[in-house]
Amino acid sequence: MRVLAAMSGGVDSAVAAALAVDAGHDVTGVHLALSPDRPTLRSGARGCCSVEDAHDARRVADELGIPFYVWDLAERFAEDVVDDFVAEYAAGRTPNPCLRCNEKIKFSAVLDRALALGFDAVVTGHHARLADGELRRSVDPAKDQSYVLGVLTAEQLAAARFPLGSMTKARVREIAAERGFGVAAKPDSHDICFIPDGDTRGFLARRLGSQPGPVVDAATGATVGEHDGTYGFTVGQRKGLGVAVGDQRPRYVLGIEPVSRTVTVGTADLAGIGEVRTGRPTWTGAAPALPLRAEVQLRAHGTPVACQVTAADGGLRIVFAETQRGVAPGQSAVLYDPDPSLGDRVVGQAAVQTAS
RNA sequence: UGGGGGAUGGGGUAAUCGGCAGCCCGCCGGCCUUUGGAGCCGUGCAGUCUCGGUUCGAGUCCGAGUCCCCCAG
Repeated sequence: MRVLAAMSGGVDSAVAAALAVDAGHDVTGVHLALSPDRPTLRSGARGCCSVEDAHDARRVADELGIPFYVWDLAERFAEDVVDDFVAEYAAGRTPNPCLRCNEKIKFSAVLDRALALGFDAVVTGHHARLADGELRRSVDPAKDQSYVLGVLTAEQLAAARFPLGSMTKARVREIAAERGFGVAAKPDSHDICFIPDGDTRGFLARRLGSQPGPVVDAATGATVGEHDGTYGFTVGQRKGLGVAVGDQRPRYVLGIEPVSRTVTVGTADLAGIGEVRTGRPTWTGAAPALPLRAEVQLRAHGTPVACQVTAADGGLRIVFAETQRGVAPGQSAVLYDPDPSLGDRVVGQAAVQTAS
């Protein structure tokens, strides 16, 4: 089988590519250049798109003796991921760019191009299991990345391969070390790759400018502070509100209204929600019959919660068994069918629209 | 310059009858993390307006001063 190995320059994708070679496939490595300012050499190992990451990927490909290419997808990435990220924040939502990147870049632009070039599948270093077309959690619960793959459809999954899902991260590093890969001890990537300094608010401020507005306390309706732009906030946020209500209780962001530029905050007892309404869902396989009992995960490393899923207005209504906090519109609710033996199966995903 | 109220870390506030100055924000440090200035941890940083008095002991009581606020001009 001819497979294309997406190689970020990190340990995971290096080992995934190696395992594909071991499995006897005809493997070609490709590194995605996603950063618009790629000449900027970043020190440190954060991110996935610096020049040194590309070099790391190439070095591994050379050691594996496989062809290696760099695909410049910076323009697609800027439009489909970065611009979308900014637009979502401008609209008062909190996007998940990693999910978006998987949906639009890795398993669309890259996958389409790979198939057009005659490849049979794309291999990545994601920690998730994929067997018989079913997407499941990794055996390593701490490193499971099935959440960020929840947007994928059956069609996309049919051409994807995740060789790492059946092993722990520790084992991945062992394999890398055994093979003498220089990236064996490279730190895990984290944060948003196109905001290397981690200053999301500053990044958005440069794109959206100053848009001052009031911070309102939900209980009293009183304006308790001002802000420079609703894009600097996310529902559930506690830190950085710049408000001092004076009753010695912490405040959390309850809502963001971009038109009036109002950020509403309230006490912990008001921050809990029992259900969400979502946009149109995507399914990893055949659409399940509704209503559905399932587990839902609201963030990349969140604890799954039992829930009841019903259809509502073209989207879903997901009612939680336990109150949740910090669920922002724009975030993905990923549904799982619990399965302790084979790993929880990812059923599908939908973007949160409203919470109550 | 009539009367009343108040001064507590960088900001906002609490402290019973006088008895270890606490909380929220902020900052710093750490943890977690392919989304979020999400979350978690810290014996971390930092304060009783000034002077004097009472007392074993004062943020608290007494006197004076300084500054601020409110009502009445």
